[in-house]
Amino acid sequence: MTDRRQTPPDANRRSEASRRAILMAAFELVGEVGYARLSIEGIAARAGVGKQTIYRWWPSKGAVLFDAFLSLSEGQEGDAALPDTGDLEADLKEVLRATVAELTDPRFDEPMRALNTEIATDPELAARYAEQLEEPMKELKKTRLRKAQEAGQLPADLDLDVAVDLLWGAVHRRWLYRSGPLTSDYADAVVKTALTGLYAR
Amino acid sequence: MTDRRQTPPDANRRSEASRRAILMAAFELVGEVGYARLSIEGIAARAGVGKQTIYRWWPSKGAVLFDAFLSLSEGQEGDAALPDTGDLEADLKEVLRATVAELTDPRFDEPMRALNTEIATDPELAARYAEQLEEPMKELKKTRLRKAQEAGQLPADLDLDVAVDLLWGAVHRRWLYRSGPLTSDYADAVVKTALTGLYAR
Amino acid sequence: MTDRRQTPPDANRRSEASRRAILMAAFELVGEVGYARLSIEGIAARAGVGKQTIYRWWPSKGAVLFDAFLSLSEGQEGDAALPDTGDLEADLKEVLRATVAELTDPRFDEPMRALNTEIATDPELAARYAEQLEEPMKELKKTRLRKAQEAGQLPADLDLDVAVDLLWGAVHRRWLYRSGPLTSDYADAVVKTALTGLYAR
Amino acid sequence: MTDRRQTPPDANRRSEASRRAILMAAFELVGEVGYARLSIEGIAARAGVGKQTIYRWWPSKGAVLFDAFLSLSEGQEGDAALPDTGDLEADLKEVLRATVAELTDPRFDEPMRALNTEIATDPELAARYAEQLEEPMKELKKTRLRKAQEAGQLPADLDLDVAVDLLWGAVHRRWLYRSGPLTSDYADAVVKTALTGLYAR
DNA sequence: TTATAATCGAGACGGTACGTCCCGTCTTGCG
DNA sequence: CGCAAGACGGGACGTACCGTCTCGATTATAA
Repeated sequence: MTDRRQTPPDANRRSEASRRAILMAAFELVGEVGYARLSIEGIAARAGVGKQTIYRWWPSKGAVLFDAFLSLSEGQEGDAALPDTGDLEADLKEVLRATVAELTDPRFDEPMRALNTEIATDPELAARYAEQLEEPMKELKKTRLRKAQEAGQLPADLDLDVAVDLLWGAVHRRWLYRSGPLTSDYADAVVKTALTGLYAR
Repeated sequence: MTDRRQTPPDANRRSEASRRAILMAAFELVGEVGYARLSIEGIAARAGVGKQTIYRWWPSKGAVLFDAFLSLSEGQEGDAALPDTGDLEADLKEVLRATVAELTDPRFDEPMRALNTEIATDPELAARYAEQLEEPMKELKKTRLRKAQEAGQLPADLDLDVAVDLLWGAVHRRWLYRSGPLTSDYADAVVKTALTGLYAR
Repeated sequence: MTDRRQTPPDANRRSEASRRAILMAAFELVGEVGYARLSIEGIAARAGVGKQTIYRWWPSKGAVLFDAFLSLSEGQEGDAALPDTGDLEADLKEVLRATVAELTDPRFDEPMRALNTEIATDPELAARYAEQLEEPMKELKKTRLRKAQEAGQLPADLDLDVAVDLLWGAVHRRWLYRSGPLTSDYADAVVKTALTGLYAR
Repeated sequence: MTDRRQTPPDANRRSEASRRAILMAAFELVGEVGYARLSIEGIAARAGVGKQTIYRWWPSKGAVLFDAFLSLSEGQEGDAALPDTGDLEADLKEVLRATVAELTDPRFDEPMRALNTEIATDPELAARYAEQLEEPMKELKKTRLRKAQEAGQLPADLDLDVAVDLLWGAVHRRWLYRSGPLTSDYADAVVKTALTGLYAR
């Protein structure tokens, strides 16, 4: 049941050293010259690798960059969970502040934008992204919210996907379009407003 | 207002026919081949125009595409305002449904994604985008919310920017990352959840 | 006879089946795609053989092709001799006509051209060619001429190398450069003219 | 009646400087690294030219090399004629010695072999070669022989093409296959033998 | 009869060059 | 002077092969 297309490369013979050199080179370069100027040619040269070795294992420079991100987030997840002190608002503020900090980190800003660009464009890559990075994270978020639901802090019929979109969508939008200052205060305001709602009471 | 570098092109002599042909060609092509494969060379050929005529008036293919969008939304704004029936929830739902409809329209999806990724990458273009398209739209949204504030439906100290981010951020995120079905129902859920807040009451 | 570099391949263990498959594949391919597009990679694939098996036993694709030719002409020589009816002119015409026929045969034309250009370029190969194919043939030709010398038909001080060059050089040149029709009549004319000389008498 | 294929390059706009730089680079490089290692890439780099500029005007590296040869022999022909002192044998010896000298000149040997290789392989190039270089030369040779015919030195029914093949074919063959020393003496022997014929008299 | 060492197929690897596309600049000739 | 046309030097694309280098899996001596 191992349906492979055409003559598949033999993954057993794959050079782990080359793989790592390529991912590292890709990540470095995208930070240095930006995604638009990132080239397979450049990655290969920096990694000390033949171009064919990249083309053999990745379908596009976006896919390389994606794996570079994946390999960064590898190992550090495991049994990770969002903080749960019982105080939902405080916990969410902490998490969103962390998100803001990451998006603001100059070391990650450029590559992350590049990855976002690629994902917005390439549905196949988007699917991999969703499955391997986004969904696990989202599950953590929903788990925390579900706890709050069980504690009666959130209504039982709340659509958790909508809730997550509300919270992270706002932050992400401000980051991506630079439509305003992206600060801890902003994160706090988003959490507070989302929790209590726009309506006056 | 005269700080132009070198000898500026004389806008009076500019060929309106060429300008329009270029913008149309750009918009069509981005829909056909995607932003990545869109080229100045291709636009010039399709528009029956010399490459120099494009380089004379636009700094990048992103800028051309941007103007193509601008020229689409031209004339149709004017005194536009968001609906105001007094029922804030109903009005917001109508507007967000319209947003969803536009983002879902296959004729606009590809070009819009292209524009978005370009804006995420190019800060200068992002500034023009903010000024010429985003801000006017945002002002309309805030105006409607301010009306509700004055009517006492929303608290006086509500940060309207956060409110807008909450509502449109969620929708935009779902569109850009295809992270779930983008439907009228979703728009409704976003509006309702944002207005009443996540908290159980 | 032991000056081989490194650990010499053990010819006893050599796979005769692979050797033959390689030579056959090389000969076929050069006829199909021409010498310029002939590749070791292609020969290996056609022969169902690893590339290393070729590199182990041959130094270049020219050498492979050369051996392919050698293996063709094997066995058919032995005690061969040129015809000797006593009539020098008739005998030479017969031989040159045969040469013309061979050069004209479409099955041999492409490969033969390939071999010739390779020999013109690679002196080492040229030496092997001279020794293993050209010299034996030339010796047969000179033997026939020497008989004629002994019979008094040719002057004793005639340089037989020059004579052979005159006769076969003309034919070969017309073939290689396609500088005119290569026919039996041409062969006859060459023989007759060379024998009697250009001078009117 | 100017049937051109597809969109022909506009020869009026062609850069003469680039053309010359390319031909010079090609000629130099073929002498330095040999034809096999000659590359379009290398020619472009040496000439300080984009690869496309070569591909725009020439179909193959062989064609470039060919034009490089053409441009060498340009201007120097004009009203050229072979020497005619009345002494056919002396005149032919002089000409064949010159041929030998040229073929022996190390500055020309490699490039000339390369050109020969290419011509033997590519019929289209061979046609151009025949028309632009070989035929004019051959015509000069035949003209000289025709003079001798008119003077009664050569029989009226002598096939001049065969005569030329006999003389130059022998020399050319010895050069191309390095089948023996290529000297003035050899040239003399060829002329003498061809004129008087092999037959003893 | 077994180890043991070389050959074999396969194909990944670091490279070079291919021929193509497009970049952004420059030049030419028309209106 | 703007324009269409398009040649130019250059950079990168994705592909084809180069010659070298492991991998097991056969073989065919030599212990």
